[in-house]
Amino acid sequence: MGNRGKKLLREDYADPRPTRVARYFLGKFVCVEAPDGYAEGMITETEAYGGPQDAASHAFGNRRTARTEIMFAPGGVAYVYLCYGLHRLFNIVTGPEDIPQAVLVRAVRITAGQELVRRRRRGVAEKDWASGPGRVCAALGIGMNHNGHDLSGETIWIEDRGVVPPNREVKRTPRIGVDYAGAWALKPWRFVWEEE
DNA sequence: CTCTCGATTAGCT
DNA sequence: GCTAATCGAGAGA
Repeated sequence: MGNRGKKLLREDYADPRPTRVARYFLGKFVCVEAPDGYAEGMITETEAYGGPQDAASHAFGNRRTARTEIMFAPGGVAYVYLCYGLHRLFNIVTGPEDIPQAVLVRAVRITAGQELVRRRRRGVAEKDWASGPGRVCAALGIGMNHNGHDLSGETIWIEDRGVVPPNREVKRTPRIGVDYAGAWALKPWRFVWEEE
């Protein structure tokens, strides 16, 4: 399944500018081969988290702990963590080694594996299947087992199929749920593709 | 060890 | 609009 486009490789994750990569991932496809089947979705919303100065980032001030360590890896691996004790959130680690940087995938549109996702998201309207960072993981079957996983492997990967959202359809807003970050919470580091 | 709180969601008022 | 759910990371003693 999948592989209908170009699988992103290490160099595609290397951009050291957080907002540039966050914008870049809009229109890319997250593909997941899970024990219960294959599903994929096109990314429609992202947030940038980057650099030791970013007070909203888990790695603020170069804080290296068991959880944040993966953010210091070279771009191209998954950072998955448990939020509010309930929800898993999927990030794409980006940039060079030792500079903690990641892009949070906040929403995708399911483009394959609809029957599987319908089962995983039983009772949920299709438009809400993956509209939110916790929902993305629920729909695509992303779990803590994917944390630290190489994104150019055969389990979870990202494809470029030539979809590039036009600038006029991409909105920038402050990031969600980071009020604790003071002035950094105001930076327009969230990217939303609103297709017309 | 204890305590606090979170890059959210679903369900209810 | 409000809030319970649910638990581990991180900080401090």
